[in-house]
Amino acid sequence: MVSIVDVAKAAGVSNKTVSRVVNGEPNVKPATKERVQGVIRDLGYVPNMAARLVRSSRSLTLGIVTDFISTTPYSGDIVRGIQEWAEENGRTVLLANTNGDRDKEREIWRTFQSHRIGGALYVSMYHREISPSLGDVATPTVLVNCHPEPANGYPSIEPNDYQGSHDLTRYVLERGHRRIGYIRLNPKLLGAELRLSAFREAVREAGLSDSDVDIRLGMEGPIGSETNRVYSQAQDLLTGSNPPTALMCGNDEIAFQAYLAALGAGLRIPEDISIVGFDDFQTVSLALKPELTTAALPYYALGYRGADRLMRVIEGEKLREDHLVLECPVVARGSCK
Amino acid sequence: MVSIVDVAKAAGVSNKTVSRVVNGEPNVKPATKERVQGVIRDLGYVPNMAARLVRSSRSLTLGIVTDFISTTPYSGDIVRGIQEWAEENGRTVLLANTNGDRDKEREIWRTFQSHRIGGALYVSMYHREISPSLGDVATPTVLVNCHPEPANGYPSIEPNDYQGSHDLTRYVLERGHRRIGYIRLNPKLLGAELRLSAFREAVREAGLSDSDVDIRLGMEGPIGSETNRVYSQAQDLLTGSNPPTALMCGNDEIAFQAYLAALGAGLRIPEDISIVGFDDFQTVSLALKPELTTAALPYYALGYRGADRLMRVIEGEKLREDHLVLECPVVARGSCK
DNA sequence: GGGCAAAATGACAACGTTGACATTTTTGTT
DNA sequence: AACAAAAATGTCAACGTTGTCATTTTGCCC
Repeated sequence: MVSIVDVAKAAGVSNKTVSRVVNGEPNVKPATKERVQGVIRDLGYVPNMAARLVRSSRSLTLGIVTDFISTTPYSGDIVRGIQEWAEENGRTVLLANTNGDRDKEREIWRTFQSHRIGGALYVSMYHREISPSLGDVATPTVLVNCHPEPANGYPSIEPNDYQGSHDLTRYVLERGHRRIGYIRLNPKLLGAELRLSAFREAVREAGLSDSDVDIRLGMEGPIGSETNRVYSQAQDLLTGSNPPTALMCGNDEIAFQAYLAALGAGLRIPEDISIVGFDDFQTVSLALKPELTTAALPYYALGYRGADRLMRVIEGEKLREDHLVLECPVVARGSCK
Repeated sequence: MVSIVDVAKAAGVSNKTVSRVVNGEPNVKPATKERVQGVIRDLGYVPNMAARLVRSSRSLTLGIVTDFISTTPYSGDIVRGIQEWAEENGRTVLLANTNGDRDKEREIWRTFQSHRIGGALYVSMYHREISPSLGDVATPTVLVNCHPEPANGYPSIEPNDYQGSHDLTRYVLERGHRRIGYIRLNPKLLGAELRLSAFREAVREAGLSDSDVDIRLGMEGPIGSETNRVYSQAQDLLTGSNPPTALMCGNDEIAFQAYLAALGAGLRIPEDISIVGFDDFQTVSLALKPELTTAALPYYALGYRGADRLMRVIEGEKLREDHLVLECPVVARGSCK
């Protein structure tokens, strides 16, 4: 492969002069610069990032550690946000997946360390509190879609599930609904609990009594292999003697099954029953007819801004706040009357 | 950071001896080996892959180029297959996304070249014929979920849409259906055309006449911003004077909307109408009630076996065949009577 | 005990860059 | 024309590994 030495010889200058041209350093005579650039083009020289790293210890590579990809494959959006930031900022991305395995994770951190990456984003596929297994690896790290256990000081960026659910509940209440069903996500999910808490708080603030709300558990068991009772709970809710006029779902996939239950029971959405979701998983929310009213998890922004935060950490900047929380805006579509 | 020189000094041996221990080379006295390993542990030494690459020109890094992630985010599964192979084979993965932009793609290949990666997988998010923009980059490359234009000699691995659709159609026919609707994917998709061709061939083989099949166009326009007519076409098909008894859909997302149309029309699945999809996008196929009968695209296997093929190409092995095609098995669930 | 071969270990330079500093050339001012 | 400063370019060693070959040590056989 063509090296800087080859270019220097062909251009009649020193290696250092070629390096200056490649790196855009100042004080290179324009004629020399053009001659060197011509040779680079002719010989097809591409700098060796490994050699550069060995000499300067400056890495332009970031690592992404993902835990596992759940059945709602949002990792695409978080990872895409990171990638787009990386591309805009001249960074390359190493990707590794732990599949939730601690030993694998430790191995991944070691591999990243052996690549001397500049920093890493630890991306959780669902909102939770974690403790990454960096061991004594000192890679600058930002947690995405999760936050650290109290003993750990990693900066993080996560969604505001509580605010989103609270706003969405108020949206439903403001439309006049007074009998509301709620099908909850697996309680093991932090986001699930936040969303439910916000729902409870909002209906309490609106003066609804316990008999006005009907909360059902839709998913339970170990994450990744949950028991799904959504469909049957939705059927039960909708065909009761005093059914709700609005059904709030822990996420869009739950809403999806609620739709099937409603339609199967001959109900019209939103005439007979309003249904709302959470997360704005567009594969579902836009495919449903009518389109789903929901609160949007800012996945892309979590990735993009998480990467930006990592850059600041790598550069030694003191972050204004360690834990950033991004809002989940209500997206009003046709499913809520 | 701790280097091999530090370890050598602390262990009282030469750099080369430490290198022998780290790399598991033979002819190292057991006592020496243990002493060196102890020092490595104590000092927390992690080899520098960059230095290793500079000296030996042997890379353990693979690149993944993805074009863009469509609204059915299967990239997770293809990429996961690649990642799992990489992890099992001690490889690290660089990931870059072109978003379908030729200039971005050229830049990605250059970046990969600057990292001196061993090889790359070019992953298309939908089945198609392509010509990657490697320029004169000579990186060993395998195409995944696509095949090369005739002028290009890249090995590839892709799904057998025709076989899957043919088998699925026969499955439907074998269940006695004789009036069959078909809602097709965007004709711009190679997979869409293959699936439709197979459907036509299978119904012709079964002796059905043109009046027995009703083919509708569900999606059209530029990929990524298609016009979606699935729901209305499904409604039209299902509420006609002589509706089909089975509805075949170009993919699972089309099946999803077909379900909504059927349920909205008061039809029971599969009693009143059988519905089948294609690709086994489990976010949809398992969430539908009853669960969807479909043909499964082998995304994970495309990734995993694509990576394995790349390894053989990198190692200079002559592949038995340049273009591998993986079957799409029928997955019989409850939606087809 | 000596000699020879195998095992174990070390020396050295090389890979491709770049930081630090030196040297040469050019330009401007007196 | 001379001198000083700025611009341009070059020299050299260093980063952290490993391939190649040399040297030393050990073990076995006669």
